[in-house]
Amino acid sequence: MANAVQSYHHGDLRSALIEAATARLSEYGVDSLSLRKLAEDAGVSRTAPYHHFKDKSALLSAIAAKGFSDWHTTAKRIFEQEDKTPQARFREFVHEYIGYAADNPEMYELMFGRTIWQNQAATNDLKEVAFPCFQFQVTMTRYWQDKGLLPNNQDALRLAQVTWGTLHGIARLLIDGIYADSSHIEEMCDCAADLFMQKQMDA
Amino acid sequence: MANAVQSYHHGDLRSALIEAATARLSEYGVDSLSLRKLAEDAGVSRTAPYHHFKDKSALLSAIAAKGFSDWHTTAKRIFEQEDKTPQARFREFVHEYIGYAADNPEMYELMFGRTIWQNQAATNDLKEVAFPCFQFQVTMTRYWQDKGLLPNNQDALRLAQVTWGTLHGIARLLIDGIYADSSHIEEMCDCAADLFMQKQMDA
DNA sequence: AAGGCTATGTTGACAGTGTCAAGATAAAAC
DNA sequence: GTTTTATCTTGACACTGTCAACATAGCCTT
Repeated sequence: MANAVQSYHHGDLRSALIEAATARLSEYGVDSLSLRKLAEDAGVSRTAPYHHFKDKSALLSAIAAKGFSDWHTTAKRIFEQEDKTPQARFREFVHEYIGYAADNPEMYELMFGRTIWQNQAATNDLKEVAFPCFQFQVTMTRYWQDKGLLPNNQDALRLAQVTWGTLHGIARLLIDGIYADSSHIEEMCDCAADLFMQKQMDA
Repeated sequence: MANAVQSYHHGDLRSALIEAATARLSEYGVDSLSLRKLAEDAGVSRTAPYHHFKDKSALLSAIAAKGFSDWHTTAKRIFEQEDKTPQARFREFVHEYIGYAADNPEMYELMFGRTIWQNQAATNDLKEVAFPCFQFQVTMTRYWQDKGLLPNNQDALRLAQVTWGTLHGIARLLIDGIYADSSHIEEMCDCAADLFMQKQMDA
């Protein structure tokens, strides 16, 4: 079947590579992703991918972009639940964020790892998807400040960096297995949420 | 000179390797660390390091262990300043933590990165140094809870994980250049410190 | 002091990697 | 129908970690 369809030109190698990479990513991890294996998965030669991606980093960026897009959608869905109180949504957001990271450790590692961000290696395509995702964090933070959930005496950007940093840090400690056990995820999330909202809770 | 001293047996290859690795680490980053280059730096053949380290990961673990040891010392020094208020010490700790990460990004990346922690790759030697360092974070947290600086209604371990997670997350966002600029380090630190101590400040 | 043990060093080899250069093929454009 | 262009191919290079087999030299025991 695969051979029947396959001619000299693959047809949609770009998509095939991303698909193969995503599959390999979640199963074997970002470190064991090799262009050569991916090319083999897609049934092409080792260097064929270079006609679709500048280098390995560009391919990884493309996958990460998909991840950011997906997460942005999820975040918006949680944030825009009109039927729930801001407080409930905030708490849900915290749990969902850590949950996403814990459920997709390799994807999270890729999205927020140094592999694609260091040395200004990030593609423009990636930035165009990731930055709005970051920006949304600020939007939510400002909203929660307005609703009196988060301290109002802090700059929204700064506060967003800190709250997000907290989630990011917990996620990474969990993923890397440092000093945090996955069996305590829920408790850690609640602790973090309580900490942020501490003044506002017992008014 | 180097040749004069050098005989068939190096003398202290283990130390020489760690020294060379530490130097290369801070200059070129953890990703460009290769056993072969380190061996060349030390003036021995490619496989000589294997008589002192089981594999590359073990060498990296040894370097990281030194980093943990150093940081633990610094943390204790800050924490045990009797002449300063607990609040001042807490704030100083936050700034120093982020400062250490920002000043030694590659070392921080190595110490807390997945390279040496994933797949239970961590050496026993590393664990023996790192775990007390983690544990000290809990000790400090409990102290600050007792002094009324941090919320007392939270489990000390959980709270330590969250506060440390915050510092860790901010550090990583900074190091990886994601959504945080190094010019805002001080403001972010203050924002984080304020957030943790918010209820206690305006009593 | 002689001989053997062991720690430490060596070269050779292998499988794997990303990436460039040069040539082959087919589809699209003129 | 011819030429351009996108795509795919093989060949090659430099680099990596790691294993096996062998060499050296310092230490320990007799």
